[in-house]
Amino acid sequence: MEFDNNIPIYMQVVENIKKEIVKGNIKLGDKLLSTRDMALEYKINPNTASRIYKELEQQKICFTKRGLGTFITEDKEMVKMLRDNMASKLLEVFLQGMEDLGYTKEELINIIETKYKESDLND
Amino acid sequence: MEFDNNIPIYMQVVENIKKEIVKGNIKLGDKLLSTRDMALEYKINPNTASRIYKELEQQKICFTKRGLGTFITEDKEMVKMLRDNMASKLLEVFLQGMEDLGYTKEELINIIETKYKESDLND
Amino acid sequence: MEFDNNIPIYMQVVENIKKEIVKGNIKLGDKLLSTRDMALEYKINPNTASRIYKELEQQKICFTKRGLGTFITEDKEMVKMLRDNMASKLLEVFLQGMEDLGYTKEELINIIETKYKESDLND
Amino acid sequence: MEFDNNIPIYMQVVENIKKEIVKGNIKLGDKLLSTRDMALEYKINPNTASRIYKELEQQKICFTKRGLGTFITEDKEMVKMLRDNMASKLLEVFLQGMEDLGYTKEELINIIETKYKESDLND
DNA sequence: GTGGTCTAGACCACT
DNA sequence: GTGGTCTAGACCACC
Repeated sequence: MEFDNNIPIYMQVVENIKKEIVKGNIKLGDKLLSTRDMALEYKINPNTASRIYKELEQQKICFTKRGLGTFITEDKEMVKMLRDNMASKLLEVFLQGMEDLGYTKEELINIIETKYKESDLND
Repeated sequence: MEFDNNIPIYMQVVENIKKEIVKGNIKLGDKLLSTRDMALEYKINPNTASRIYKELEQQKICFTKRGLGTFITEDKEMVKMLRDNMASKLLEVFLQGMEDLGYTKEELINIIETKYKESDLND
Repeated sequence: MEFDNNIPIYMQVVENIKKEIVKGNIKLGDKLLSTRDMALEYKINPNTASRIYKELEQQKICFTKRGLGTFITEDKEMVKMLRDNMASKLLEVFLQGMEDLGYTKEELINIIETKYKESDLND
Repeated sequence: MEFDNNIPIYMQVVENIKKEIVKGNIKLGDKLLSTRDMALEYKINPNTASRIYKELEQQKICFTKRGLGTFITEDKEMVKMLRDNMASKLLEVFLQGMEDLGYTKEELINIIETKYKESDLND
C-alpha cells in the first residue's frame, strides 16, 4: 500500500480497512491481524498500527476481546451505514467541488459519461 | 473564510484563490492583495500570507514584481489547465472511491441522477 | 560555514548540500540531520533549517518519512543530473559573461591555460 | 532587457552598462541617458534609474555635471580595469564552482572544447 | 524524536 | 508600501 504523505498513515489504513469491510473482503465478526502483524503487513510502526485499532474502535467498527485480539463488530447495520456514509461523503465532496469550479449539471453529467465510454473501450 | 483545522491554512487559501480564478472572479493580470492586507482579510499572520503567494508562484499561477506586488499570470492557458486539473482530480477521487466501495456504474449514475432530482425539486 | 550576506542562508545551505551529494560525501538514501540538529550545526533557526529541506524536497533531492526524518532520494539518476545541471549552469554563465565582455575563444582558452600553469606551479 | 527576479534590477542594469563600456558600445566621456529616459528605455521605475547612477558613481565609472547630466569617466585605465576585474571574477567563480563539483582539470578542458566544437558547428 | 504549521515581530532591499 | 528573509518560540501529529 502506498501512502499519501499529507494524510496520517493511520487514517489511510483505517479508510482502507473500512473499504475492505464494505467490499466484503473482511466480514462481520472476523478477527483482525494483531498490531504486530498489521505493522509487518503494512510496513508501518507498531505504534501506528495500535492507533489504527484505537480509531476503528472509536468508530464502533471493531472491538477488543482481552487476550484474544480485535474483532469486527457483529452489527449488521454497520456495513450498510458505512457504505452509505462513505458514498455520500464522496458524492458531496465531488458535487460541491465541481459546483465551486463552475461546472453546470449538464457539463458534469457529460464528463462522467465520457469517462465511462473511455473506460468501456478499455475493458 | 472558515478554516478546516486539519488542513494547513495556506493550502486552504491557495485552493480558494484557485477556485476564484477558475470562476472568473479573479482575472488574468489582476493584482492580488498585499501580504499584509491578505493577512488582515483572512485574519492570519503575514508570514502565512507570504507562504500562500510562494505556493501560488510555484504552481505558476502568479508572479511577483519586486516592490510592486503579486499578480496573476497573464498566461491564458493557465485557467483552462487549472479548471481541467482540478476537475479531473475531483473526478478521479470520486470514481475511484465509489469503485472501491463496490458501486457499479449503474448504481453510481443512478445516485447522481437521484441527487439532481432532489436539488431540482429544491430549486 | 560562512554565509554571504547577499544570498539567502537557506539557498546557500541548499547549494552546499547539493555539492556534497555531487562530491559523494552524502550518499543516496542517507538520512540528513534533523532540522533541529542542522539548526545547531549551521547556527541557524530551526525554521530556516526546515526551509532548506522543503527546498530540497521540491528539487526532488530528498524526501521525508513522517516522524523519521529526511532522506536523500534513492534515484541514481539524480546525482548525475545534479552534477550535469550545476556544471552546465556554471559553464553557461561563464561563457556568456566572457562573450559579453568581448573575449574571443582564443583569448578565453589562453586565460584558462595560463591560470592552470599558475596553479600547477603552486602544486 | 529581461530581469532576473532574484537580483536587484539596478544591479543588473549596472552590470549591463559596464558590459557595454567594456565592449566599446559606450565610450569614455559619453553622456548617459537622463534618469527619466533610462527609466523609459529599461521600463523601470525612475527611482531605480537614479539608483543605478548612484551605484555607477560610487564605482567611479561615471560622474555627474550639475545641470548637464551624467557622463562616463575619461579615465582610460578604467575600461581596462573593468574588463580585467569582471573577467577574473567570472573565471574565479567558474573554476571554484567546477572544482567544488569535483571536476578535474582534464574534464573541465574537455567540456569547454566540446562546447566550442558544438558552437562552431552552429556557426 | 521527527517534521509541519503558525504566530509574532523584526530587518532589509526594492519600487 | 511591497515581498523576502530570519529569529524566536509555540503547538501539533506522527513514528
